[in-house]
Formats: sequence, structure tokens, C-alpha cells
Amino acid sequence: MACGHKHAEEMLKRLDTMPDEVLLCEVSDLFKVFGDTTRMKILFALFKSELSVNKLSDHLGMEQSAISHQLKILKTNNLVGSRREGKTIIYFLSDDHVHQILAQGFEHVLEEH
Amino acid sequence: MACGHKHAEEMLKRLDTMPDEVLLCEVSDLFKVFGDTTRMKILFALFKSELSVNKLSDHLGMEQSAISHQLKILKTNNLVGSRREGKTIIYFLSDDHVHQILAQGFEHVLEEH
DNA sequence: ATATCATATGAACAGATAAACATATGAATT
DNA sequence: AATTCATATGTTTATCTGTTCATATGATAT
Repeated sequence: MACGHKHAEEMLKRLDTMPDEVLLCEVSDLFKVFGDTTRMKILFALFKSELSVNKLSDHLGMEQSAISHQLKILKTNNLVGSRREGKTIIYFLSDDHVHQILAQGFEHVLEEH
Repeated sequence: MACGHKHAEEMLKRLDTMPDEVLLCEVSDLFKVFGDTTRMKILFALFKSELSVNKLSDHLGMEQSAISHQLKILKTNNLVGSRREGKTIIYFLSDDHVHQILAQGFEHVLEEH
């Protein structure tokens, strides 16, 4: 199967009832996480390479606290992972879905000139 | 090209600078639109078939005004289109991106059990 | 032309959310 | 064991967002 989204797409097309309220909330909650400029900047920064909190903070010119708060949200939603390296914590994009979702949003916006 | 997102995905992979601030905002604004339960319900309802405002309102058990407000946001962001039919206005999903973005989000959530 | 019906819009309110500031945590190094 | 340094967390505040209520619009049908 060439495309990662094919499975869910087929599934959606066969839906004849509104999906479960809980599932709907989970999906919209996921998109909500992408719907903030700071988090989007973090994701784009991590797109290129994994980074520590401090480097993210420097890179985006924002308070370390603000970055940490947003990283927590990203991590809770499994969009980033982290590991310790010496005294610092390194964050990275967690899986291929993030790439695909970002790419899709990117493309939609670009097509509107 | 089999997959609609390939182009943007390749593009993302080649990025060596943070995208334009404006573009970042546009992308996160797009996801913000998906990040609300009511709008998600509307999109899922329209996924199956186009509907008038009243039918959407009945279907979701919400005030007509609330639905109209959200439809405006969806339309502004080119996620739905509309046409007049007699006295009513019919709304429908506007393009294939919506399907793909929804499918991607759906799939991400499903994979987390 | 007027009345009617569906939809859109404006304003007000309540709840959610992100940033800043201050402070706590906790692993690593000494 | 104590200290240090990076990161995390709690709290407050300002802003944003969605809903409701009331009303406006505007095309259709009489």
C-alpha cells in the first residue's frame, strides 16, 4: 500500500453513521494541537532536526517556559517524543503521521495561492 | 502521481529554513478550523451527503445560529461550498483535501487504540 | 408589493487557552 | 552529599472562541 492514509480514507467513505462522539472529539482535539502558531513552529523546527528545549527556545525567540508548556501538549498527544542526553532533554517528531498531516495542511494552503 | 500529498511532502523535506511566518500562520489557522467538535461534526455530516443549514441543525441538535456561524468559518477557509436551492442553502464539502486531511487525523487517532 | 421562510449577522457572555513570571524538580557533575 | 543547570510546573492575566439571543437580510411565493 503506497499511501499511509488509504486505509482510513476507505473507512471514512464507507461510514453510514456519524462516528462516535468520543472519536469525533479525539480527532478534533488532535487537530486543535496543530492549530497554534507556536506549536506549528516547534513542529517545523523539529522537522529538520531534533532539538533541546533551550535550542527551541532560542530558535523561536520565546521563553523557555512557553516552549515547555507547548512541548508537554505535543507530547501528551504523541506528536513528539523525548530522550535525555546529559543534562538536556532532546525532543523529536514522533512518527510519520505528523509528517503526513503537516504536508497535507501545507499543500492545502499552498493551493490557495 | 498516486498520492495527493506527495508534492508538499517532498517540499517539506527539502526545507532548510523555517517557512515564512505568514505561511506558518496560514497552516496553523487551517488546522484550527478542524480543531472544533461542532465543525468536525458538520464536516462528517457533509462527508456522507450535502445538506441544508436546517438539516444540519436538526441532525446535530444545535441552534441554527450556531451552525451558521460555524459554516461561515468553514466556507471562509474553503472547506465547504454552498448553493441556493429554492429557499434553502445547500452546503457541501469543497474539495478532496478535506477528505484527505480528515482521513489522516482519523487514522492517527485510531492507531493510538 | 408584501409576507414568509431560511439563513445570516451583531452583540454579549462564558469558558478555554497561551504567555509571563516565579518557583519547583531532579538528574548530572563536582 | 551538595550544587548546578536544564527543564517542568503552578498561578495569574489577557486574549480568543463558541454559543445564545435578538434581529437583519434577502430571495421566494402569494
